[in-house]
Amino acid sequence: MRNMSDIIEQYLKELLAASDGEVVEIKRAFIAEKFDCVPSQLNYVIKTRFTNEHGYMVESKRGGGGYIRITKVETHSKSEYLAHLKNLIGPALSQQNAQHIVQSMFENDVITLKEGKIINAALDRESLMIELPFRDQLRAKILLSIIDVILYTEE
Amino acid sequence: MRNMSDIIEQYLKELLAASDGEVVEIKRAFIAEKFDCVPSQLNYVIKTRFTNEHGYMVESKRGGGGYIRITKVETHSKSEYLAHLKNLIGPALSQQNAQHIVQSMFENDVITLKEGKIINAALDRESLMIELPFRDQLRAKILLSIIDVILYTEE
DNA sequence: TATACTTTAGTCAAAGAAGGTCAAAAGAGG
DNA sequence: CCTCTTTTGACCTTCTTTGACTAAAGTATA
Repeated sequence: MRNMSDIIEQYLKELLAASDGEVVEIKRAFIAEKFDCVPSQLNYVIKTRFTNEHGYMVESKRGGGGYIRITKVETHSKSEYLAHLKNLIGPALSQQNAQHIVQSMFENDVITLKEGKIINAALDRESLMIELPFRDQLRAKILLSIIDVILYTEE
Repeated sequence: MRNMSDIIEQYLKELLAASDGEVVEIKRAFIAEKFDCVPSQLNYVIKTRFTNEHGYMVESKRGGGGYIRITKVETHSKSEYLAHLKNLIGPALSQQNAQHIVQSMFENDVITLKEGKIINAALDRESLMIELPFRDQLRAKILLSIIDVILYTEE
């Protein structure tokens, strides 16, 4: 294989395959040591090869006992639909349109009624007490990250 | 488990689970001895993992026969518990405290894992791209309306 | 009872231990 | 050459551990 990043990618994927639950937890410094590279190279590998879009979820903790945890998530069949919704949203989103989208997600069985209500509450102009046009931008941001969560959360 | 603080947290939670009334009373120095750490580490563990936001109450006494008593806050009824959380939130809310509250709601079966992730996404500082201190105020507002929704939504 | 001593627990800040970010330098391919 | 990807390292942020100092409560004593 050509370069260090590819080798590390391969290695991490092997670890994932070996682990039963499709989850692997590493010490950044330890892996860096093992492959004789700088620790931040791990961040590069993760950022370019283990993103949400690639079907992985990454969590980490700093400080004593810190770690990086990579989880493979099988993105369910709704992914095209949700990607489509993300496209619709763009940089700003009115409350009305937001409600339409939430309604659509509910009807398409991507969220439950309660989840829909929670999302609507988070996107309500009462909660988002800032001026237009920032409010609509903020609403878009929030809904986009919520959709990402839905995309990469197994039921 | 990774570090001393996590181990002690785990230990205390086991004690709590074992105790009938969800109350546990410890001798700080004794626990420190048991885990071979300095006594003040117990204070750190308590301050970071057994706060009100986490759903615990802590009392203590110094001097001879001193103790630290940790009580898991009784979630009498769902509505009382949620009212209690709303009290904790106040006019502004850090991301950390927000996560503690979401964690507590999950542990108290008020929300599901997915709902928790959705809420966290909505409250994340990445989504809430405005400056402090407004961001913390906004986060408080959003979580308050979400809690209201949970309060008034039948499962 | 007032005072001194002992036994606990609390506070706080410094040091230590991870991981994160970002941009410059280096390399690879077209 | 030009562009895109990879490598590197300086600097940053977060979380944990440690210990010196402080505060409070009980106990013995004048």
